[in-house]
Amino acid sequence: MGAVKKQFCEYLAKHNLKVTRQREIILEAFLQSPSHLSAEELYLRLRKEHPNIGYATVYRTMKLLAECGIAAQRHFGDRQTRYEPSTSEDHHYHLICESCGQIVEFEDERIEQLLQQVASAHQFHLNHQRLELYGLCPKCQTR
Amino acid sequence: MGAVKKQFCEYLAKHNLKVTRQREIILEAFLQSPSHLSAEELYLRLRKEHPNIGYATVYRTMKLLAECGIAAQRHFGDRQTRYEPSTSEDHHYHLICESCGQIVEFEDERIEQLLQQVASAHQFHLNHQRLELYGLCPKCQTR
DNA sequence: GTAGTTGCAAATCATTTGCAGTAAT
DNA sequence: ATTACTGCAAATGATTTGCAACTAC
Repeated sequence: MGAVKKQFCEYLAKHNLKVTRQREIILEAFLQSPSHLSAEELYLRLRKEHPNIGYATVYRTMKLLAECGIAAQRHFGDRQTRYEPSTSEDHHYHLICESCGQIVEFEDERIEQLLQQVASAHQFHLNHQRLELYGLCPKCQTR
Repeated sequence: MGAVKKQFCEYLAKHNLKVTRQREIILEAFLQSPSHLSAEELYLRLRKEHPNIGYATVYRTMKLLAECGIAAQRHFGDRQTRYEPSTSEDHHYHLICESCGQIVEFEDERIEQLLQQVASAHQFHLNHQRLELYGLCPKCQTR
C-alpha cells in the first residue's frame, strides 16, 4: 500500500471513519490525474470506469483528502475549487496564462522569506498564503 | 462633482450607458463604506436609506464600477466577491486574520520586484497578481 | 449489529438573467 | 421617442445536505 494511501487510512481510522471502496477509487484517480482538477472534472473522469460513483461522494471525498493534508484546495480565476497533491512542506506558487489556461508552478525561497518577514512585521502568525501571477505565457504573447 | 464620480459618468457616456439615480447612490455608498464589502453587504447598508433599490442593481452596478476601474474585485476565504476602491497604480496586498476576519493591507516594493522577476524568468507577461497571507492577528494569538 | 456511507434528488448560496414597466437621453 | 435601466422573480452553477438503503467495522 502506497504511503499516501496509508496516510489516508490512518486519518480515517483516527476519526472513526471507514475505508470504503469509493474512497479508495477516488484517491487512486486523484493521484493518477493531472494536477489542478476540480471535483467535477474528477467525477467525469471517474464515471467512465465507475459510472455508479455519485457526484456528492466525489465532493465529500475531496474534502476529506483536503482535511487530511493529501490534497490542497486552489481557487484560480474560474468559479470551481481545484485540487492538487499537497506534498507537506513544499511551498510553491502558480503562474497562470489568462489566454490558454496553462498553469506553471514555481518556488522561490526569497519570496517565502519576504512573506514571513511581512507577517512578522505586522505581528501576524502566518498560517498559509496564496500567491498567483496572472498573465500571458510565451506562446500566447506571440499570437 | 468628485473626481471619481466624474470618471464614472465619463465611462458611462463613452459606453452609451445612462447616469441613473441608483448608480449615483450606489457609487456614493461604496465610496463611503469600509473597504472589502461584498455586493450583498452593500445592498443591506443601502436598504436602510433606499429600500427600493434592488439586489440585482447593486450587483450590476458593482460590476460596472469594477469594469471602469473604480472598484477592484477581491476573493478572500469566503465565497463572496468583495470590492475595494481601486487607486489605479497602487499595488497592495492583504493580511487576513482567520479567526476574527480582520484585513490589513500592506505594500512591499521588494515583493513586487521579485514577482516581476519570476514572471520574466518564465517568459510570462505579467498582467496582475494575487497575494494574500492568512494567519492570526496579534489579538487572536493571545486568546 | 451499529454507526458511518452512499447515491439520488432536493436544497443552498452567491450571482445572473428574462421580462414588463420605468426613466434618462 | 428611443434606448437603456430597474425591480422582481425565476434561472444558473458550484457545492452541500437529507434521507432511505447499504456496507465496513
